[in-house]
Amino acid sequence: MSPRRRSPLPGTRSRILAAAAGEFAAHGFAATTVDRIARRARVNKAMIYYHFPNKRALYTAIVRDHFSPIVEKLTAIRAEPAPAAQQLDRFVETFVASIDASRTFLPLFLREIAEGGVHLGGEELALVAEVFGAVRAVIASGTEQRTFQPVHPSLAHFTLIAPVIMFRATASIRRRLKTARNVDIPDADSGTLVRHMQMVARRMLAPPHNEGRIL
Amino acid sequence: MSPRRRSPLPGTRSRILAAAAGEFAAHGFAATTVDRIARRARVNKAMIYYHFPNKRALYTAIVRDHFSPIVEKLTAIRAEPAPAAQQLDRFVETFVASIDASRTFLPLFLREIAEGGVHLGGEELALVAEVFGAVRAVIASGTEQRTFQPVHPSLAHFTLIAPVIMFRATASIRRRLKTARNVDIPDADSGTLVRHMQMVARRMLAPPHNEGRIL
DNA sequence: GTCTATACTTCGATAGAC
DNA sequence: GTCTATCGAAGTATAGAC
Repeated sequence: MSPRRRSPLPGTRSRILAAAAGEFAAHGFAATTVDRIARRARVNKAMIYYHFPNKRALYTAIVRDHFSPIVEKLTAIRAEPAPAAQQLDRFVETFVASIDASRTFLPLFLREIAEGGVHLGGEELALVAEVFGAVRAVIASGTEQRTFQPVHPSLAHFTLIAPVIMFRATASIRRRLKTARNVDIPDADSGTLVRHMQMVARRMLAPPHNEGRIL
Repeated sequence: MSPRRRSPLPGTRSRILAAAAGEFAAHGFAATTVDRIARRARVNKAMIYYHFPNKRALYTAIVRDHFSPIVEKLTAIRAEPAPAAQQLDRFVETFVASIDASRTFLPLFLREIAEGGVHLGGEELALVAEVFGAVRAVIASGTEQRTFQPVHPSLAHFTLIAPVIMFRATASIRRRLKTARNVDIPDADSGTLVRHMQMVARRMLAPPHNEGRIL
């Protein structure tokens, strides 16, 4: 059995996915063109339509690939045998690490929020919901044990994740501000960011008689 | 002097601006079409190019109109004769009120961040910088007087504003989550949101020996 | 699986009458 | 200031050879 001539190039499909993720992250769904994706992947445009039915399907495939593994890591923390406060520390740490591990996750995530999640189907929405549910459960258990004060569950959740998202998302703007207007909004490395958010979480949730003194 | 026939329709230009703001907020710069703006403003497409040189210029005009008044309100707080802690309370209150007062400001703001500020010129960048500078100064003065603990200035800043932005920006996603997946991520009214963020600010900045006990 | 060529559509922008 | 008509570029998607 001789190998077929014109055998598939190694990883054509994955090269398309990688190139498309880069383009969608950089320009958003509407402003990204299939031509640019093809050029960046060094693939013929028709190949993209061979592997994916259309631009939208390619996009949602990328969103799913980006969200699933991170949601899995995040929800797994709930099962760890640790007190609520430590689980939140781990949550913050994992969230920051996930964002910093990928150049495309955060832009895709943020754009999807800006779009009101219009490109998210039922499955993707469920992923988001899982994370919220897990964090909410951790906080609720801490509150029951009186190691946390009662807080608005949604507001507590966004207080934990939003600063990380916005801080990392504005990195390029801050850089332009520094070079173009000589305004310094200092950056922070992962460790500093994680410790800051853990401090905020601890203080936000400390019971009134013992604020910030949680372990 | 008889009035000219074919006198200008009242507020053609402002109707264009309003319609364009709605379209840009809802769809982003790239996905917004001039045809749709014209239809929404009940104006002929050519009129848009009579009043504005091109789509981009129309967009930046809207961004400036949206950002300037809010930046002004925010930076004015610094001049009020109140201790740092109260100035931050006012800052939070004003920021939430500004977001809730306009249906278009937040989407425009968030999209601009997602885009890395590519549509922002020197002037607009300077506006953003002013707000950061004002908040940073308030925090620094509180730290000098030992009513605040030392914190990373950028991280403190984003801890104050990011949760508000993300919480309000995700309202539509949360609504879809509720109806489509029956997952309840409860909303919060302005008062609750303001009080939560003021609480977070107070606790984040309280000195170690007196956490959260600041006035 | 891969490529060329192209059909079909939409969009930004302008010319020119009124 | 307002409208009709249209140009030219760019974009999604497909047909069909190999």
